[in-house]
Amino acid sequence: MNTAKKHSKKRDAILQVIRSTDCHPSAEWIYNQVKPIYPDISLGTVYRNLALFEQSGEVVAIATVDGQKRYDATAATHTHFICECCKSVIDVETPQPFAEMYKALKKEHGFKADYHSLTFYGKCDKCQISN
Amino acid sequence: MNTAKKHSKKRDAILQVIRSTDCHPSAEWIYNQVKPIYPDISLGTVYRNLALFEQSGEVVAIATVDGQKRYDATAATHTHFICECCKSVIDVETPQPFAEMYKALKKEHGFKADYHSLTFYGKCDKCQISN
DNA sequence: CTAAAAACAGTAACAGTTCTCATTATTGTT
DNA sequence: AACAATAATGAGAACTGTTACTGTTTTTAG
Repeated sequence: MNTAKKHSKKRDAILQVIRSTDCHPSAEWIYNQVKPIYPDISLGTVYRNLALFEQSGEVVAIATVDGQKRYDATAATHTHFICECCKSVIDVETPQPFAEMYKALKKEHGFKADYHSLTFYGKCDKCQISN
Repeated sequence: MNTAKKHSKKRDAILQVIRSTDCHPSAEWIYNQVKPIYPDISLGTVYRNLALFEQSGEVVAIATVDGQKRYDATAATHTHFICECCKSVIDVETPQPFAEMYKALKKEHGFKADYHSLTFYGKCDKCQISN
């Protein structure tokens, strides 16, 4: 009777692509990866499913680089390094006590923070050499 | 002989608007503020000067909210709270030792980070009440 | 096998931003 | 004060990432 989510091969492929890379891809990048498998896939399908994944929390939008949203399928919030030269988005570890900051935000401002995003910007190792 | 930057009243007004607010405005918001002062200003001028300010470092793009870039004229890197409900971007203080993270990025990955961005997402005090 | 509707391809529409070009404002020089 | 030279601008076209629409295909339950 009510809207039941149906299974879809293309949706699976899209999620598979996002999960099997650590490059934090854009919609277009994902589209180009799925295309060889399903040559008739539409870019709209990628966007539509990305929206669904975002809603369900399976995928999260971590940054906008050069006007393009970049996605990540990793569950835990973590830190990123964005190279302003080659535009790559790279995972990095941060052993930091953010829990205290969440408490402070609530206590001092009354803000209820659900998650956070920490991103460093600069030049990655490769771009420092080549430029 | 070479390209000398000329003075411009409208550029001044744009920077003034960004400096005199703490709402981390979008290009359109800035445009609407400058319009009463210079009714013939063009949105293109705002974008053009924002690009110049970004280059010179006088203004920094701190986030993209609902597809719109948001700007900030504050020199020092600081932390923001973005309310996902009313889309407001609010400054918050974070007494955190990020200097160590910069060192670790260089040591462990070879990344030369120039600056960082820490943003918390959630519901601000007002939106918690009204929703 | 059939029928209801979710998912889709293809494409048009949309929004934020950038680009183009003719005009205006600024600046150094007479 | 008038004069180039050229930086800055307004208006609007063009571009780009994303979303919406429509008719068709695929999935799924009975």
